[in-house]
Amino acid sequence: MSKDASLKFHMNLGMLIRSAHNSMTERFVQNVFNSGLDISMDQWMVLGPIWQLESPSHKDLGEICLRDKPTITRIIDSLEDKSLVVRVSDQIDHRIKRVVLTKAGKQLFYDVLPIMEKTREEVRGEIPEEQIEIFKNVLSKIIKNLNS
Amino acid sequence: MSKDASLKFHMNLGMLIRSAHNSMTERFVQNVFNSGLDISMDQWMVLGPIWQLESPSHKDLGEICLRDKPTITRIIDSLEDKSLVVRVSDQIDHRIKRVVLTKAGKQLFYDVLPIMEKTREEVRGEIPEEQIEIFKNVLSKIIKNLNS
DNA sequence: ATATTTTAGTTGCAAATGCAACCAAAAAAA
DNA sequence: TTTTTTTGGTTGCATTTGCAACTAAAATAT
Repeated sequence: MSKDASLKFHMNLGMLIRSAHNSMTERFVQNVFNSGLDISMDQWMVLGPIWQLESPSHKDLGEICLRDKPTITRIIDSLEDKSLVVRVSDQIDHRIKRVVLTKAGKQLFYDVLPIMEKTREEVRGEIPEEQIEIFKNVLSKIIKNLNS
Repeated sequence: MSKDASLKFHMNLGMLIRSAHNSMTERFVQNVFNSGLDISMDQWMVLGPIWQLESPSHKDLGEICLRDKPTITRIIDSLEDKSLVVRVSDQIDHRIKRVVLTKAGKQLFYDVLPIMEKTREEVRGEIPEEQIEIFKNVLSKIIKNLNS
């Protein structure tokens, strides 16, 4: 057996993916910090969809953000602690909690948006658009491959 | 501001990357478990390079696996607990600890190899080779973009 | 109408991670 | 040669996860 034949692909892929992900969040957090704002990557990941969807349920958020229920609960907890969102029970289905941005939450969202934009540019660097497209495409396919 | 214009890319990218990574490790762990073997993704990530490099230092492993020092220390601890590797002080530079596979470690490596192979196939599915190449390429570029 | 199952969200706890402080050995400077 | 700095690795602690168990409400079955 040759010493690096089959070995390389899978190992590297996992390691590369983790490392890229880490670097991205790290950079985002740093950019946020440098702007004097205060929001974690996780919180931001949820804040966006809340803004987009107006008043999503935890479940909606979990599906969009691809995270499990406890994680969503806790992130919402932390956002609520900071008075960025409020939980509102659904009028008809009392199991469902809808999440709504407060004024401060909206403000923070608008403040962070350009930072996200900046981070996005830094992440992309010189990588051509069509490669990014393929990249995202492959990611989606991988996720699909593994959940069926 | 349109409700999904600039927003989508970055958010989704982070979420997709995390999700893909999670699915991959989950599948690997599951396949390993189904084969009656016992090794975590992290341990495997390190075991491979140890096998490849013969007797790498912690530092080597950290660089290859893109993980920090404490993490490597702990993974090696866990491998040592399972008697899969041993730490050997470098003869000349006594700061350096070299990691060497035991017989059991080698055996496990060979046992897990086909499982990794299988997982790799499942991850890739129908994705064409050249897209995978671009994918890995973009990952490397992103990491590079963010560490300079 | 009552009992059972499913769904939405929460909580608790054990394990993993990240950071900073730390130790020991080697290299560089004084 | 002695002191200072750097390097390789470890440890401790606070924070974050991931899982499984749990509660409450709605949907379904009896």
